[in-house]
Amino acid sequence: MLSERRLKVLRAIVQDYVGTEEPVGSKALTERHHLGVSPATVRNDMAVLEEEGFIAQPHTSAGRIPTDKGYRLFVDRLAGVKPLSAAERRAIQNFLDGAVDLDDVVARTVRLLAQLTRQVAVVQYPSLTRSTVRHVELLPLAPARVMLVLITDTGRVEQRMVDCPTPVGETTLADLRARLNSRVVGRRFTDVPQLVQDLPEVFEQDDRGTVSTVLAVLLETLVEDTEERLVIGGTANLTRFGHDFPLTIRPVLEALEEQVVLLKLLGEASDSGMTVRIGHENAHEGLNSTSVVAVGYGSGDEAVAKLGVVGPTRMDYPGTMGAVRAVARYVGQILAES
Amino acid sequence: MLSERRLKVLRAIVQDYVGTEEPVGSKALTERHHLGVSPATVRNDMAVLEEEGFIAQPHTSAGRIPTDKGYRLFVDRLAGVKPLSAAERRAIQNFLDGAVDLDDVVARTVRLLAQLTRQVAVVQYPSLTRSTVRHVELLPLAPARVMLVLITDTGRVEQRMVDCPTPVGETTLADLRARLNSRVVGRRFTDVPQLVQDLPEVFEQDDRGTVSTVLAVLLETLVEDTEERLVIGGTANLTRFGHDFPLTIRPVLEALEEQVVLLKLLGEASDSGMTVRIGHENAHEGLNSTSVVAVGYGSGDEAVAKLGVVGPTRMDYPGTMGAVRAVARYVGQILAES
DNA sequence: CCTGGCACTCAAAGGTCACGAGTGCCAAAG
DNA sequence: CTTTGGCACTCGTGACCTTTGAGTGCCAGG
Repeated sequence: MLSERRLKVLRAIVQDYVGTEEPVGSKALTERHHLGVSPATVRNDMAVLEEEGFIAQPHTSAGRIPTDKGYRLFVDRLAGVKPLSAAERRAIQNFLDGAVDLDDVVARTVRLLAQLTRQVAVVQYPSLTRSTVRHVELLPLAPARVMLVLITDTGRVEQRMVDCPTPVGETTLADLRARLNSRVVGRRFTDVPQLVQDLPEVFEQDDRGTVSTVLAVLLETLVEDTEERLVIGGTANLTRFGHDFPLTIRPVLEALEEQVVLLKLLGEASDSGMTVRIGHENAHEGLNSTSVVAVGYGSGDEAVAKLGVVGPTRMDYPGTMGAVRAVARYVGQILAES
Repeated sequence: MLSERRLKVLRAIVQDYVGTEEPVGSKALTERHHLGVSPATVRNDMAVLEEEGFIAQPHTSAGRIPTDKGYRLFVDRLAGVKPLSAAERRAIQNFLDGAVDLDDVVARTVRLLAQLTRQVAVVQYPSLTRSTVRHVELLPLAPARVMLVLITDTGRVEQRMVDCPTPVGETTLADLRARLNSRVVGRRFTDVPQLVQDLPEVFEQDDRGTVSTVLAVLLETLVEDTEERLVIGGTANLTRFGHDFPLTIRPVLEALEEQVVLLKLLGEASDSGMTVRIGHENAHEGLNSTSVVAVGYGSGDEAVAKLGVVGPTRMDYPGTMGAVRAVARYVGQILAES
């Protein structure tokens, strides 16, 4: 167990390092933070902190920098979440209130987050799994070809082409549409399969093949579309990382382009609270020197998707966490209203 | 007018510089390209080329590098478009054939283009202005609320919420839907306004307000949606730019995030042929040290959108142009088939 | 007009050196 | 047992110098 003062020292080191981006030594520490002790004492404390793995020196006779473990402790026990200033809150509201549709909300959110945190922002589209069906539409395009349109309560629209085994009449189609909607509108995606299970039996023998096909495509759409899209922004902020560029930035850019990686990254974040993954805690190699701050957001009480930022491990955690949380809340409000 | 040999020298300089990324001198030139003259002669030619502004030296007593003007001449008169290898063609086909819908086609195209050229790829979604209406759907959501769904021949779906001035009955809506579709299906977006102009008059007095509202939203969607989305990829390739990183890469990343800038950039490209904009020819400042190779693509004979790549002015123009053209053609084919 | 020769330039690479921030350790004081 | 001042030591950083060599411009002769 670390003494009170040693924790203070660690906190001071993290804060200074985040601010200056340079290894911090014992003397500078005692000067800038009024711990009431001498540099020598701090040196002893730092030796202990290093032994425990919370800080490290880039080379002998240089200052110390926090390790991943050090940041972890800082985030868990030493730092709070910094609330935003009034001006920042207003900025968020102004920025998001102008959004006209879901795409716009997401686009604005990602820009806002990037600006606010001066880091790379990642926003996941609201997931479909937890949303409900607002309407299903069936449009005849050719005798044996139907377009299926699915509209969700989050305002998203998905369409699929269905090739039917037999030609299908307008009336049959209208009938199917009506029955389908009466059963599934307002229901959750996850409930739909059960609700439509016996639907083919209601129809004439001739049309059952078609009905089954349509249903199959619908269910497939529901499942498949859980594969969420996401939007990233603020990549230009990567240039602030450090001076040892190409090596640092490259793998990050590559990771950011692989949606799968990012989705997994966000997915790992806990559903409710804010999650901070620091350095090597990130599974993906390219992100080993970055931290990810993510949080779920949603229209109601349940989170339907995640958003967050990716930045250097040496980031302003309290500020970043504050911004991420605030943005998530506002977006949630906006989604609830629409 | 430059002599034949001087053009040869310029071409050699461009090729060498693109290959080595280092200023090229007279001696190296005579060795690697069998021009049948001595270094001294080449030096004289280079002096002339420099005077004319086609090449420059970074500092006295260094080799020459091409200027924007030099690249321009190279592209216009000295370089052809390098056709792709059979393997590359096969790769394109394999890659694009697996696409399942429009989003997927675009996503795959951008990845493909980035891989092929090892540069940043930009793909614009097929524009709606030139496409035709496949279907218009009207869905009652609440007594005075209708959802309008527009489906285009490119497979794109747009939806809008319509708040009607008065409650609207199912039958009226069905009637409107039928009349609307019979008039506009298969027609071009640009023709739609005329075609529906007199539609309100067909309806009862009570419903005219609603009909007008719906039509207004429809027309708005048609116009507004000319504001095309675009997708970019391969930003990690920016790290290959040079060693003087942050300065070069930052403004480019910023420019890439501003969709407006990019749209204008692509928009400037001529409609039919391939366009190459070199360095300062690009209006946007951040792109002053990059070149943009863009070309229109489309399902039929008409181009419906553009795609291209952004890379350093020092790029392999023939290869890049070949790749861009080939990809555009294949994408066009795919769109035509679906 | 082409060529070989020659003196000149200048960025890049390597080497040396002094500086100083920062450390670890120790012995004495609290 | 903790804190403190003192002190020798380490080592990266930056300033300054020299060397090297690719590349140039110019000129006189073919």
